[in-house]
Amino acid sequence: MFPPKVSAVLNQGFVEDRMSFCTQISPPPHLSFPPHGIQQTLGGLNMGGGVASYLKEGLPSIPSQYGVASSDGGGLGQFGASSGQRSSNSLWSYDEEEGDLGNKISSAGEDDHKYLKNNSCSSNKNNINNLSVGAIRMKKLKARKKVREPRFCFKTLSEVDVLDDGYKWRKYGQKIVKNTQHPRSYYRCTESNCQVKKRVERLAEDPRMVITTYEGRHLHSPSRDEDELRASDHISFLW
DNA sequence: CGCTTTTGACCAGCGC
DNA sequence: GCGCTGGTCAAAAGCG
Repeated sequence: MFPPKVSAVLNQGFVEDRMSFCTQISPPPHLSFPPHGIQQTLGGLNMGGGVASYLKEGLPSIPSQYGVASSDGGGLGQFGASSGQRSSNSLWSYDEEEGDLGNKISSAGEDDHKYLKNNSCSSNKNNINNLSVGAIRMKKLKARKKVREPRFCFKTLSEVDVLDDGYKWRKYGQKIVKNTQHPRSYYRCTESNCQVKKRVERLAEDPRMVITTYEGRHLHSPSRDEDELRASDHISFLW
């Protein structure tokens, strides 16, 4: 059921003093997504330094009228594709301007990752001896910092932190973010070869609101059963 | 036993 | 150049 199809009304606006820019979505009244959510806000939410930096990158590509950028698969378009219903109302993605360069760097980073994984637990240990662990790690870190996958975030009124979007996630980190009493959690898609990540945090001004930021695109279908997905479709907030 | 979560450490980027 | 902050890693612990 997630990602939903875009059929919402977009309202550009500034929301709260810490949000430098925000694109709000008013879901159709007969639909609800996420399951526990009532309100959503799409676009770049300035949640302190982290998301703010993405905003700075993404804003130039946001059309002035709606704050929504066309995207060739980035942003929500990716999710529409993954659910078999690619939306024409793709939301803006942060990183269109990086283009090929970003992709190349990204590929390099992924190769490094595979390289590390393959060598750390296989018989192919000769190669890893050629590079020190520290050097490999440095290379990996450099790569990961340059990568800017398409991202979008939304705000949800929810009591649970992790919204069920149909994909399986593994938590790989948690961080206390400055000026917030709630930690930010980092998740990675458990599907092999899928590099999608998401961050989950609560709004400092309103702890009932959950900010979810997705990064990257799924290369697979949601892990939930098709039947279950179909069953949940009618209660989903479709995009 | 395998998978997931927790958590401290590490590093790069950024602002001053 | 230095300090701060966000993002990630990886070992240990927890859980089913």
